[in-house]
Amino acid sequence: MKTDSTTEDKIKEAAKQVFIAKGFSGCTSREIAKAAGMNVALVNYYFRSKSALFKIIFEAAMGDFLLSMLDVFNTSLPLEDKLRNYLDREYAFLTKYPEIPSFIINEMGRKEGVHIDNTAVFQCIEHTGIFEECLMEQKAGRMREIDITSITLLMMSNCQFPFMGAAVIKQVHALSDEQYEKQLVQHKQIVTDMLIGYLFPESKSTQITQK
Amino acid sequence: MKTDSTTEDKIKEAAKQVFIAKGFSGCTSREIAKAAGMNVALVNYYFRSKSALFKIIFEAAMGDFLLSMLDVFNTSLPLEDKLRNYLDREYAFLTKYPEIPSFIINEMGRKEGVHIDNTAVFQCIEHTGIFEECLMEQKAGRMREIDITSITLLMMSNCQFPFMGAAVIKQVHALSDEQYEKQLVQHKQIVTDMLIGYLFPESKSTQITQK
DNA sequence: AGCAATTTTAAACAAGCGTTTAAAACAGAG
DNA sequence: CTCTGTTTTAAACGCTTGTTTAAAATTGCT
Repeated sequence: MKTDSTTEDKIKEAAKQVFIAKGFSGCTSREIAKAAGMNVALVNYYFRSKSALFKIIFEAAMGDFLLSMLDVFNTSLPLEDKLRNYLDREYAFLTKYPEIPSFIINEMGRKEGVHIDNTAVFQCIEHTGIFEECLMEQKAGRMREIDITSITLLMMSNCQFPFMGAAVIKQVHALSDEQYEKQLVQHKQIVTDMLIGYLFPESKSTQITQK
Repeated sequence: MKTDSTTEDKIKEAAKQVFIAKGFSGCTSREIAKAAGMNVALVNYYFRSKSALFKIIFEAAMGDFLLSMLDVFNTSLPLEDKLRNYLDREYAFLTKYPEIPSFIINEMGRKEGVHIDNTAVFQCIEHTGIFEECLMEQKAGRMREIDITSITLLMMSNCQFPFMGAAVIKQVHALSDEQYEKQLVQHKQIVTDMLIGYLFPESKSTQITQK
């Protein structure tokens, strides 16, 4: 740990850790302060309130979460390769920060949650032109003609659920943390094969994807 | 609403609604009491504490959640039909109770959550022999040879995520509640085609699944 | 009716919450 | 060192939390 970071950064780092692990209503201001090694009042000195701090942490997590997505979509690779890269990057990101999808989805789902305007964030995705690219590939007969929303659902489901539902799966199949980690590595390959095979039925590389 | 239900049942029903919508730490005892139309003390008169009540609600939700799964697996249909039935039943269940997977997964994931022993519940799944059946089909060459855990992951990911992540998807694609509901109907079909096609590559009915 | 047990309520409890206050510790400039 | 503004702290604020108490209302029984 770097100890030369500013007080403000130390609070943000502690808040990130605690908020993501426990959610907004699952933790207290004092808990965050203690994790940062300081007084409660200092947290409110730098950030006005628990809600204000949460908003900052949430938006940062959202940003991190979409970053890898964006710079894959902004490359000029063929769509099928973009999809492979996306799956690669997403699994790498989620292996590093496995709690983020749960965090985002929960806090977005809560009716009385801290309200945050995400429209700008999501417009970034649309702005990459990835959706239009799919439509073009579909019209050209190279991609299966299914709804764009369903494509998003397929991608997100098969990337994020294995991390969100880790606790359940580990219990169902009596797996240790290390075993599940290995499982995820091979599951990424399965998901890639399945999705590529389904979305690009004619693709020559459907069956022979290797690690 | 039936008004002739007992006080105990009224509390349980209110608690179910509130706990599932907001989570354990996202709501208060008084909130549950008010939802049931009564005093706080009465909640603790019937159930000893908030935690004890939560435990009951959680285990009931867990039971409901696994019920449809179990009696599909306990039929004597061919595996591929079981899988189709499972997807059908699971989407029907989740359409009715869309918040349950988030609820279960969150509360299981929280480190400091109310501790509950689920081993018995999960042994029920194993006891149906569904896993052995998969292994037999794989040995017979009728099913793709992938890990049982990955099969579970594929099924759960593609069933549960579309409901858990509804808020995110709706925002990304700017969909109304009704639009997303329709989306889910057609997504179920896509998921069925994709999973059957992937898991049973030789199946004659891969491409012609109808509603 | 009257009595005992059960059910419901209002009120209070200590503990913890988010937030604020006012004073202490610290820093840099003169 | 002194004076300034900034950073940090301890303590307190009012409020809500989960839980308990003790009295009131209700029920069932004889």
